[in-house]
Amino acid sequence: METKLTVREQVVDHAITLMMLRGYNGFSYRDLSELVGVKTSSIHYYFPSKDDLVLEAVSQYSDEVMHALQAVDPALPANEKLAMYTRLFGKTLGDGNQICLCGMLAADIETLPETVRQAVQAFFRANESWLAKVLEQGVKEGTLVAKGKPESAARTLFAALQGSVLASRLFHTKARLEDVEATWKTVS
Amino acid sequence: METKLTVREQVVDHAITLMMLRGYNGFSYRDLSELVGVKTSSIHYYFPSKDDLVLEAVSQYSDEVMHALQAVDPALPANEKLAMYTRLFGKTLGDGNQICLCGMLAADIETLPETVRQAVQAFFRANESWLAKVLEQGVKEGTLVAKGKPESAARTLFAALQGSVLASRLFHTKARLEDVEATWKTVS
DNA sequence: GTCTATAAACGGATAGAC
DNA sequence: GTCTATCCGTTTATAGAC
Repeated sequence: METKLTVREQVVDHAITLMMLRGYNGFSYRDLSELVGVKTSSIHYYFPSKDDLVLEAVSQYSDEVMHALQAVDPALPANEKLAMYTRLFGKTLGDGNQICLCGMLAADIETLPETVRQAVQAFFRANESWLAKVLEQGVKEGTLVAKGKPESAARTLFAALQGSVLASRLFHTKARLEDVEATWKTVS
Repeated sequence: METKLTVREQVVDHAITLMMLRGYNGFSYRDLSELVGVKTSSIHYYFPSKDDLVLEAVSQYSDEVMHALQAVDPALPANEKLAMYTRLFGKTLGDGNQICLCGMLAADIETLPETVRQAVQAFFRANESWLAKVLEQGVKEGTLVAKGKPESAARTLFAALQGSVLASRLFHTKARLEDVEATWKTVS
């Protein structure tokens, strides 16, 4: 049942993983050219400018993450939802030292066009909103702790997760991600 | 009493601010050349390779931050120490949309030599250690809340601050940094 | 759609004169 | 120390043949 990927799809996939590793200014059309096996001019056929490519990459990455979040069973207790989310966040670390694409692009944001900023902002808001609901549920259940408004706590939690993948990769350990998860769980 | 900066000092200063804005792969010797007013070959005289320059930049930046932390009055209550630390973290945001140099380099780490990784790790550890002591003091005083071991909580707090400056710059607001501070304070 | 060829600017880096 | 001059690979991007 495996479908052959088009050149266009391969380009976007590799662009995503390269950016998650080295950032926007750390990869080139030549890198993609070698990975996909076509000339750089062929990539320009699909994505005239690098900005076009990055925008498509963010769009596809966001869709993938949103789909994964929708697939989480709503009936689960909130602490288990958070555990799944944390695992999702850390999965790409083990795959190849990659961090969240939108966390990376947030670091590169001052070298990117406004359109990308808005796309990355949308990703942040969607994740924070999902986390806010989980926190709200967790407080009611007594499985999670969250001070103040759920939205505010969710922004802090999301920031902590983004910062933790950065540190986890820096130190070659996933322990820092687990520290974050433990901070929001009721049992110590 | 103002001292004239040497070319070498100007180079390092501008390298720091440029990297805090655009990252390691987002600035060039040419940028520095135009800012300082000397040719790129003159910069190579002081720093033969870009790696040499970034290493010196991290070293100087770390010294500055460590000095600022040592200047914090030990007699202050822990929540006020945290407030000062958060302000320090956010100061460069207002100055010119800059984030912590070592947070930025953590994002770029896969494109940098091992020496830089170790320097950035040292910066992380020093800050986390300082925050751990503040949290420990805060818990004793009742001014801060921290679950589990202070070291573990400090890592989460530091990650949350790093993630928050990223988000604050992305959204052009400092509110997200304040969310973090509020999460660790006892009063809601 | 993919290729060859090429443009034009940029990248880090070095040699040698002053 | 700083400059001019230069090297040489890289990068984004386009024109035009197939």
